Amino acid sequence: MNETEIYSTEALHERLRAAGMRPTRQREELAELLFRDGNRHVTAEVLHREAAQDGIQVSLATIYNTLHQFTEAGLLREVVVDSGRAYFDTNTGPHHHFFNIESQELTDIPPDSVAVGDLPVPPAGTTIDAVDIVIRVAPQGR
Amino acid sequence: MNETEIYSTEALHERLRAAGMRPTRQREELAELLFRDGNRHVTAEVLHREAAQDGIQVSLATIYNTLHQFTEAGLLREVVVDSGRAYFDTNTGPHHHFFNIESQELTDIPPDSVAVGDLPVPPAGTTIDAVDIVIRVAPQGR
DNA sequence: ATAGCTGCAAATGCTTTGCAAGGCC
DNA sequence: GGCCTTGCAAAGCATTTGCAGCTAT
Repeated sequence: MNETEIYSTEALHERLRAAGMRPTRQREELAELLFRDGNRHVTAEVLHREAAQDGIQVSLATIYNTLHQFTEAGLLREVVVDSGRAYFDTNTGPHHHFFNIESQELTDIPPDSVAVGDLPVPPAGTTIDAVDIVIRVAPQGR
Repeated sequence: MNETEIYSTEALHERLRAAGMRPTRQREELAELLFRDGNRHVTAEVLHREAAQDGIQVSLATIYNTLHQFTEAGLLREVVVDSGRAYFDTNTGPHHHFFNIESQELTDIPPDSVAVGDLPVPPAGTTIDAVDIVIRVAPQGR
């Protein structure tokens, strides 16, 4: 299965059904927007505005519902970099992020360019669920 | 300078002044609360409730102001682990965190128990400001 | 005295929810 | 037709702000 297949309209259709979601107009149009251009990082706000520009009519409430449903379905991953705003990443594979603290822009770190050695032993009674690395960057010269 | 000195009442007094802050009753009482018991991780809510229990009268607005001012003064560090709530850490040295996704509890990872190898090259025109590692843990067996 | 703080309440920003109307199977 | 979805508006949180009154220097 290659990238194109994974994100093709039909494949998305299938993934929505598999997740028990009805392939509605809003969900399909948003999926198209999210996945057609490769890896993306969006906030609800941004996706809403972008949809509007593309002539897609969706309410902000539906954007939020959809982002969360896609996340549960494994189509998206939520990235926590800002206390106050939720970011969603179309790249669901294991990887980490750069976050530009001035432009608030989130980008992927090329896999394997950060090596985490041994992981620490988690607190008693717990197991590791995820390892998130965020490298905060700032424009040069301040 | 040892731990006790760093966090002694007098030393805090000095650090407040050095940061251009007046040593007011609220600030000194909150500093005491924050630093007397070693490393702590608090949210504004929690600190407010705790202050109330200790008979310290402070408004939530002042808690927020104080947390941010202490952060700017280098007495605290903000830790982003949750989009929706800000955590503050009294340990300002370089280290990383465990975050229990069920209890929402934040704890330090012993320094040196996570080794990050080479850091990736940041995006063009930017420099690395901070590297944050959050290991999300869950209670065993789910 | 005066510049800086504090507290309240109102405002803000992001996100969620309740519920009526509409769409998919 | 029945159940799931959507959209709107209202509600909900965490956080910030405006401003009058108080306080440290």
